[in-house]
Amino acid sequence: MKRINLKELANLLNLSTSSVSKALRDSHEISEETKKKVREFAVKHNYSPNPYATSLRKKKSKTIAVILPEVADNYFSLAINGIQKVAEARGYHLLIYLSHEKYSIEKAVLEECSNGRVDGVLISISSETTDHSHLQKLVNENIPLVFFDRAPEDFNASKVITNDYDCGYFTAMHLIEDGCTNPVFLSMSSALPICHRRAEGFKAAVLATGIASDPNKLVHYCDGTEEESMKKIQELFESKNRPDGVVASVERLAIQTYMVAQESEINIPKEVKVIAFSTLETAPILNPPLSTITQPAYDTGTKAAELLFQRIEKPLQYTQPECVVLPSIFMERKSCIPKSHFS
Amino acid sequence: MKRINLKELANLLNLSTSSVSKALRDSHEISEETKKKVREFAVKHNYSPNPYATSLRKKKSKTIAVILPEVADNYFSLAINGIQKVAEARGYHLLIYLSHEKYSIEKAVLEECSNGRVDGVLISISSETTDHSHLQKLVNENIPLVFFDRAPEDFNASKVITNDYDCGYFTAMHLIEDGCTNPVFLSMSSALPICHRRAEGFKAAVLATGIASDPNKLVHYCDGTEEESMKKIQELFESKNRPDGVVASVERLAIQTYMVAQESEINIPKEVKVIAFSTLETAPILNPPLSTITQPAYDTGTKAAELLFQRIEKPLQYTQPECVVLPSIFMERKSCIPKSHFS
DNA sequence: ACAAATAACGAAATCGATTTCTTAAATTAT
DNA sequence: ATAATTTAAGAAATCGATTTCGTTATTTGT
Repeated sequence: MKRINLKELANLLNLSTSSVSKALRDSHEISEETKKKVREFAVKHNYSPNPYATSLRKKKSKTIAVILPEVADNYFSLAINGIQKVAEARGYHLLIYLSHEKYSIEKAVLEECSNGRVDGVLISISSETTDHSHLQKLVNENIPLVFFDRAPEDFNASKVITNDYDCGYFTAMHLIEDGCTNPVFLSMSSALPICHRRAEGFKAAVLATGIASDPNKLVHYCDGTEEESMKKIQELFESKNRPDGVVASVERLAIQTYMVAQESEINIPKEVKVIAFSTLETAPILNPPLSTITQPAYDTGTKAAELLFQRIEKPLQYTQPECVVLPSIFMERKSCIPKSHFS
Repeated sequence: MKRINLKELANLLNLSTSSVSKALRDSHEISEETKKKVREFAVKHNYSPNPYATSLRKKKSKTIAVILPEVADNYFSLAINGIQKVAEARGYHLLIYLSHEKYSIEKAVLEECSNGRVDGVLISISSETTDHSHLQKLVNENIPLVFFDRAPEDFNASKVITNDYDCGYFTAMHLIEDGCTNPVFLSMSSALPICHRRAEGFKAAVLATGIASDPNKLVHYCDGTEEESMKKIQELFESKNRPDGVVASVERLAIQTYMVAQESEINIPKEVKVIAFSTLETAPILNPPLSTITQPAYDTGTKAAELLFQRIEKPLQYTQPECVVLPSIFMERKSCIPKSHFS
């Protein structure tokens, strides 16, 4: 069975391609009678227009690109769900690209996005990204671009983020109120704005309470491979002044902290209290249940997609970049209960 | 800054579009000197061909569709990673569609795939899918199709699956050896072949040992919403002959089993032992650590993608459907240790 | 009743590339 | 020195739709 195209359809109907095309798009130039005939015939022959021919002519692809650092993180899975929902409702297609946290890949992918393949781009930048020229290039070519979650600090484009600084501040305060005197923050990258903002909030809180022995040792960077990162946490836990509170800036670091604690038989929360920025579904059934700053992943996805589609479909109406801040929520669980509550 | 196209490039170079096109594709019809000039000029002006014009002409989109039931499940995230790696290496683009476990959506998406938008399709079918006409339609239109993980039983196409029956058998045997006398299997759908095969293996093992009081109560179906499913597990745990062993056929059911047990203060593994088909990263740090049948998600993704690309790029060479079975591996953890091992 | 307007359709241009078919000049062969 | 071949390039067709611009009939207006 071969697919039928417009020309063949027109021949079989003894009409011109233009008339058939117009009939299918319900043009007033075609009589109701003819339209009906054409529509029925098209359905019968299972006709559907070639999307690339249409894209070429209309200069619209009805496709957007979603560029993520990775897809294994629960946060991004949930965000994709949100994006997909909005895209599907509007009849858009989703191209997914993974940067694997590499600037070079991110750059190459963005090049691919500026040749008309997509009508817009949703992106969460890689942890390596500090230079923004590749992003600026896209903006210069007038392709709508919206950041979600991970957005550059100093780039003038729409974004949907969460209240990172405040949450960072909150986590430190909470740990300190629970009795921690030596809390640390595990960051995955000094370059990554979200980690940076969370860390800044954290530091501000610790410094405000005046309990910090060495302000330069409040934030630890676990970049590198998974193994390197595990090792770093291990060393931290074996060091002389072992922290009694840990804030994990991303899901992966929370898991690794638990793994190390389990291996080294360090009790959470008795010896170390833990709070993680994470959307882990299994947080309540971990050992012990993990306190989380839960980011609104799904809503961030839908909101970012909505911003993007506004800019794609009404570019003249929405010219100014918009920054939406969706608050994260704290879910207190046993990994950070105060000492007085131990049973 | 406007994007430049072939025609403009040709005008600026005082050449014809055909010559420029040939030059860029390194045709022998063009002199080395001209080629060099064209290439340099193209780079300088940041030229890259419009993909849809190329697709239209070449009748190749360099794009494949990946159709998944959902993306929140860790298994699918890992599979996407594998698929993406292979696709990227070959210069293919990835369109992602979610069926949300609905047959109607799956069908609509497949319609979209048969109009030339994609060169091939990778699919894991929805739990509702029993009819295969929508799949057959695609095959009839000569679009390569490869199943991964969730494949229909009786459909003649390539697929990459795992040894579900054997693993189902194994889980039952293991629970029984650990002292369970009333193990049950939680299936998410009677229609879903992977669940069915896993359940069949499970049943066969239980029946072989002759411990089953009622062979019809070995498999419980947790379809429906998350709430309904939770309720069903809850009822099961509150029932007169509460199971002392549970096999969760998918990740979600494992999480729900843990949630219910935690709420009802039922001790795992003392009162109920649990084994789950799952690729949960957090399995080792759950309370208690969860024994899993871990499917080779990433490898399934890469293998399925490779099969698909073979069929896309060498359709004459690969005509017969191929079925690849990648074994899952059992990771024993505390959720199913025998009674004698309790400390 | 005759000009103006409308209805219904077709021819041809267009989107941006690729590819086949020509053509003119340069080179080789005899 | 003339025919045959090769080289390097351009003209035009093509992919499959959409859209602009014409072109007939037919209807409406006065």
